[in-house]
Amino acid sequence: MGQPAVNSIPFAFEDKRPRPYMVSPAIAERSTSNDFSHISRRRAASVQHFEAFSDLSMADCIALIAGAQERQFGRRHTVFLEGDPVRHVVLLLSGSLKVTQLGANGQEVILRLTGPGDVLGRVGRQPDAEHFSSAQALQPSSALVWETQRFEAFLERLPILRRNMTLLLERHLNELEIRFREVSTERVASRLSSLLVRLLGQVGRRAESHVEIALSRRELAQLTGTTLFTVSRLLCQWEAQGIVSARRETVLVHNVPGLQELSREE
Amino acid sequence: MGQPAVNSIPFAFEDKRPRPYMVSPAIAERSTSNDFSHISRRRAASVQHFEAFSDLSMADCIALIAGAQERQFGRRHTVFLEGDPVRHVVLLLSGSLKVTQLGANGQEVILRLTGPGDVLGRVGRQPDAEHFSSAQALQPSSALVWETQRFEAFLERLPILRRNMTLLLERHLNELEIRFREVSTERVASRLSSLLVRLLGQVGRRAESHVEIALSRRELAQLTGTTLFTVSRLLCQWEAQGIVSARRETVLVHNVPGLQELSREE
DNA sequence: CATACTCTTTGCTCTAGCGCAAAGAGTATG
DNA sequence: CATACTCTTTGCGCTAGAGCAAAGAGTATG
Repeated sequence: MGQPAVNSIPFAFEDKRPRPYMVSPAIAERSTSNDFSHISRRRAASVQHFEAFSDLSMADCIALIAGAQERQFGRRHTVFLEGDPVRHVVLLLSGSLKVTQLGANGQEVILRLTGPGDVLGRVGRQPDAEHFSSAQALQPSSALVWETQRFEAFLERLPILRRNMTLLLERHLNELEIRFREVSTERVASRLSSLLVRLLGQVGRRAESHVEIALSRRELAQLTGTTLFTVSRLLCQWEAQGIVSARRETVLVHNVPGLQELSREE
Repeated sequence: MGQPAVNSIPFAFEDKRPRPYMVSPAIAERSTSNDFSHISRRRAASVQHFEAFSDLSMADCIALIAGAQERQFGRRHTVFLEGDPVRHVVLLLSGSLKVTQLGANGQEVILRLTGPGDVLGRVGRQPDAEHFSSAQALQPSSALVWETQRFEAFLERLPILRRNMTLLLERHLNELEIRFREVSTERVASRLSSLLVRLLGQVGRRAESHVEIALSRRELAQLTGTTLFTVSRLLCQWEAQGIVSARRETVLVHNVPGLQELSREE
């Protein structure tokens, strides 16, 4: 697999050692040297492929990027917490995050996983809004970060950008609708196998004979609305059938048609 | 309660007798007589309060309405079906609809209920898109209907309209996120009572001493991810406690704090 | 007004899967 | 290298709630 498609998540580099959270100086604040302009143009070209930026002119992309800070998030780094005021809009460049919500009883669910090209952060009107969910890095990740206000100025100026955001939002809604239907009507085995199939293209890292999904039992449970025990039991069963291999914080998928078959059963 | 707030849904009129589905002639096609222009202006004024149209000029509202057809949907009328090509954008003026999705095993879930001011219909780019859900009228309802293409032209021309659509979409996503968390982490009693509390303001019709929620046991089950049996049993229990009254296709809520208490328990 | 619906209640059974506990397995940290 | 984690597996018991069936209650239709 060469250049990743727009919607798929490229294989993130593995780096278990948490890195220092270095924040590059805000690009916008710098003086516009020739050198910088060159870098910015290169970055714009790479970012232009993301759905959020599609149909934007190179000039607009460069302006957008110039208004952003690039940030790195180490594994497990918390990007924002439920209840925090919404101050930033985040465009993930590499890696992946989980977006979670905490229940009354302290249980956590994962609302979605985000990969490169995904955007986080409400763009509502009220400036005192709170985040309704938390976001945490699953892998070392990099992102472009705008202050909400500044990003909203771009939205006003670039209707195409707004349209792209709407389309992203629509996709998130459609995905959650499917998961809501599944958790309401299907049993755990079916939900979990469908989930794994979907995750293959989203967070799967391809190896020789299998695809690796780097999520713990607990996280898989939080994605499917069940417990880590039940996930563990199912994965062990499926491992005995040769469909997957259960590793620490990871599932190796060997037999995709087998998984799809499982999700159809009963 | 006088003029409804932008985000709240006014109590829908009750009319059990299904009306004939009369479709008024497309307003846009008519010649612009003085009389008509007056009607259009009045309608625009009433529609301007909806979130979808907020911050739009009267002139823009009138243009929008001129591009729409007004339609009436009788109770149980199917507005569109999952799998149908997306041809229209629908703005509900009065009444309410349920948006449903069918599972593999034939089970149906309700993704959301829509009230006056809500908008239905994907505004994606591909013109051959299919509906991912069905919509059916719960009560006699009226709506403004645009052809997708025509509405998209308005979206291009009126960035504020696009912003409003995005905000609506964001609210739908947030609401579904909450329901997804609930169905994943809470038990039925808690989910059902929270649901009823939320529905009070959405589809509740106020009477002397109670608020009436006109949904069947099955529909309540499809909203909470359970069975009509379990819903029935819970409502009977709560009826014995004087919190609600269980009627045919209706629940009368007498004691709202009591309901809220139920949703907190355990 | 009788018939045929659909919606609801309620009793009974049964099981998917939750929730502990305790042991095993990897992974960091001093 | 030993200690302390965290993550995972697995056994066991238990119950919330699904899934019938059958009767009751409202509502339409001829």
